[in-house]
Amino acid sequence: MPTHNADIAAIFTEIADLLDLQQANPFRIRAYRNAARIVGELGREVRAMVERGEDLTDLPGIGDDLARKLREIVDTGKCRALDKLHAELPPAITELLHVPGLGPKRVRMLWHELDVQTLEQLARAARDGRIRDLPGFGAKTEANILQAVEAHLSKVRRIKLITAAQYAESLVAWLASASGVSRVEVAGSYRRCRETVGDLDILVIAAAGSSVMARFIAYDEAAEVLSHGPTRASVVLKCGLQVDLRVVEKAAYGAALCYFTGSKAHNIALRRLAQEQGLKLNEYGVFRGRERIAGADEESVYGALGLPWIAPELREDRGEIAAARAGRLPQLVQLADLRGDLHAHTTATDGHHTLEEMALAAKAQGLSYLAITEHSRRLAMAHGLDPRRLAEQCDAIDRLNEKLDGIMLLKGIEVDILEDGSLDLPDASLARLDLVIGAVHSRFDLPRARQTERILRAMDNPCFTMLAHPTGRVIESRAPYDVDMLRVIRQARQRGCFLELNAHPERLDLLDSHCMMAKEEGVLVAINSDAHSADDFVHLRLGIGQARRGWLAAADVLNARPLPELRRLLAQVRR
DNA sequence: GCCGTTTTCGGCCCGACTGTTTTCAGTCG
Repeated sequence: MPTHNADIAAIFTEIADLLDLQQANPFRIRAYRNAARIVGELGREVRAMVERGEDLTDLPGIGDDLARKLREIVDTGKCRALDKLHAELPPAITELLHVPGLGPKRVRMLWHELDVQTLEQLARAARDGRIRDLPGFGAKTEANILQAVEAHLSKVRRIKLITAAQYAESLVAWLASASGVSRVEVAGSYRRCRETVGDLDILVIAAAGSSVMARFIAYDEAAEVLSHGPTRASVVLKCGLQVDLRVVEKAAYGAALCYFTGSKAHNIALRRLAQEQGLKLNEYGVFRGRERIAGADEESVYGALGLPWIAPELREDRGEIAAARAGRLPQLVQLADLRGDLHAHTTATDGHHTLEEMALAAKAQGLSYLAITEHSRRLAMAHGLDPRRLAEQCDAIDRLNEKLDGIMLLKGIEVDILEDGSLDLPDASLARLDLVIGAVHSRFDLPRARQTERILRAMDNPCFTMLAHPTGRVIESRAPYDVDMLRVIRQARQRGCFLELNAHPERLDLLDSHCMMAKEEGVLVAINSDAHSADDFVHLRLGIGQARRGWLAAADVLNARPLPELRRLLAQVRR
């Protein structure tokens, strides 16, 4: 059973939880949590790094001890430190820590005083009224625990960014109409453009006496008010999404926005930086002694710490602060940089609009070229094209291009990569096209080595131009297939071909960490809508967010190039 | 357990809200 980064991260998180219950040194606990995050978000497999003999202490937050544990986990699939903790603590007790309202102290108390070790035992103890008499607990806490443990069993997971946007936009409009409100902004992971969000964090500037807080907890969609004070409140919407509101004065807005945008790790790093300079950073500003020296906007906050402003998408404590200090922040790609879109479907297969409708919609979106890339015949469900129908579509595109103005259609295909790595259409058909996008749509379950070989072989085809949705994952519903992305990216560099960042809200594939890897290896990424209807070009915005999270600049993006240069690059791929 | 243009030891982010208290611990973000 090969060990993946997610497995390692889970082991470190469990160690941290168990140490928490033992009331170990909080900084030691943090070191494990930090390492879990670093490994979990790493683009490369730790296993591969171990096999190559790379120095794991080069990773941030990994020292000699954790490097040794990483090697142990990769080599044996186990971690003796964790086994030791398991021998000392009840097996399922960490699940109690995940009940909202319960932290290590309370779980410890419940365990020692009532022998509560599982969620079921916790619920029973609460129903029996045994919890209220514990020191530090009470009837209210007992009721909250019971409610939390019952809700916990049906807890909503993180939701997709595009879904969160729908809830966020109506809530923002509702709050903006409260008296005394001059600004409303969604912060948190939403603002950082994470592909999923766990809750919404909303920041408001309001005058004293504003009705915004009352309006917030009276929101139609709010099912439950978790807490509310004068400056912050939390509610749970009917859909299960938690929303946190923070109200601040204008002079603190930038500091509060920074604080509320996170990530937590980024905030901690910033505050440490402030501390080193004899300053204090909190959500009200940057302070020297009692004097506030910055806080009204984010630029002033970063500036006071000697840094240029850092884009929210970069704020993950993945080197952005060091890059900012060194003046090496990337000039991140923006939506306006995109000149075209290289992946779209029409009614010829599973799309909903015709060639012309798609072309005009792309033009209306400000694009100057659009590649039509239908599915190939293997994808029968989508009415994939065979050589004859592909040739007919090429003719239709040629005819349409003669009358189109301000938008150029390119001839392409999203050809299936078959299980053996061959392509689903003959080379003779592919040779006529401007670009050939290869995609895996079957056998997601192949073992890593075979999946990787399959894709590498497909890329070897002289007609191959670009790998579509490279990991195949569907957010929160289908895990990525197991593939050695570093090898794929290096093969792309050697071949001179490209990777897609599929901007469909369900996909957002490349992952951000793979974007970083592609950039590092010098492989251009195409941010494509995979539009199946004329409305889908708006999804490019999500792809831009993901690309920015992956540190991509316009220069790293294939379809930020004007058409003549794009044509030159596409021609170069052909051998 | 990590880390170092002050340090290889002694630091390690900061504040709001709740509930149980009677001044604060625990939890959360």
